[in-house]
Amino acid sequence: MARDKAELFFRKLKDYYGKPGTALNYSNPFQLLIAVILSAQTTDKQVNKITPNLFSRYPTPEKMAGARSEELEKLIKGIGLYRNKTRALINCAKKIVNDFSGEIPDTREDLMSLPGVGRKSANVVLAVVFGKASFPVDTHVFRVSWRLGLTSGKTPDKVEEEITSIYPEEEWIVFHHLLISHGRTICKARKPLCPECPVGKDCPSYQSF
DNA sequence: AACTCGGGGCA
DNA sequence: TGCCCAGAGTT
Repeated sequence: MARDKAELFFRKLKDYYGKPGTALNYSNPFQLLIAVILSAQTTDKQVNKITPNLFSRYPTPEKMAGARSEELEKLIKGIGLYRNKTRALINCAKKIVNDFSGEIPDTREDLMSLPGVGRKSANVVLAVVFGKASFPVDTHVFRVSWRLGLTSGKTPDKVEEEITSIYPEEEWIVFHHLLISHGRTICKARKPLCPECPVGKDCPSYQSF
C-alpha cells in the first residue's frame, strides 16, 4: 500500500531534512509570477540576481507589456534561455493586461494560457499566490517519488494525481520540500547517493541503478 | 516523442 | 573544459 510506505518515508525524510526554508520571497503576485517564469531551467539564485533591476524597471504588467524587447533582454541576460524568456515575459504581461484586466488569473487553465507558464509553474503560482491546493511536479518530484515507489504514472499529470492522493493537503508543502531537497542532494538523477539516504534499504530502488 | 533554448556547477 | 542539469514551446 503506497500510503503506508509514504508515511514511513515521509517521517524519515522529515527527520533528515527538517522544515521547508523560504525560497520564493516575492509578495507581489505579478512579480512572483515573473520570477517563476524566469526560474524555468535555472536556479532561484540566478533569478534573484536579476529581479531587482528587472522589477525596478518593469514593476507592473502594464509597464512590462510596453517593454522594448532589446531593453528587457539586457536586464535578464546572464540567465539562461534569455531570448525565450524575454518573449514570454512581454507576451505574458500583454495577455494579463488585455485578457485579465491586469490581474493575475487564479485558475490553472488561465495561468497555463499565459506565455511561459506551463503545468509546473501554474501550480507554483496557485499555491504561493492563492494558497490553493496544488502540487508542482518537476523532474525532482517525478524522479524521487517514482524511485520511492510512491507513484507509477508516466506523465506529470498522472504523478500529480497519484501523489496528491497520498497526503492531506496540509502536508503537501512539507512533502514537496522534502522531495525537492532529496532529489537535489542525495536522490540525484545520476549517481544517487543511496548509502547516505535516510530511507535506505526501505527504498525499492536502493542501489538498483 | 524529440528537440531547442543558455548559462552555472562540478568532474 | 566538457558534460550534466533544470521547463515550456514547437514541430
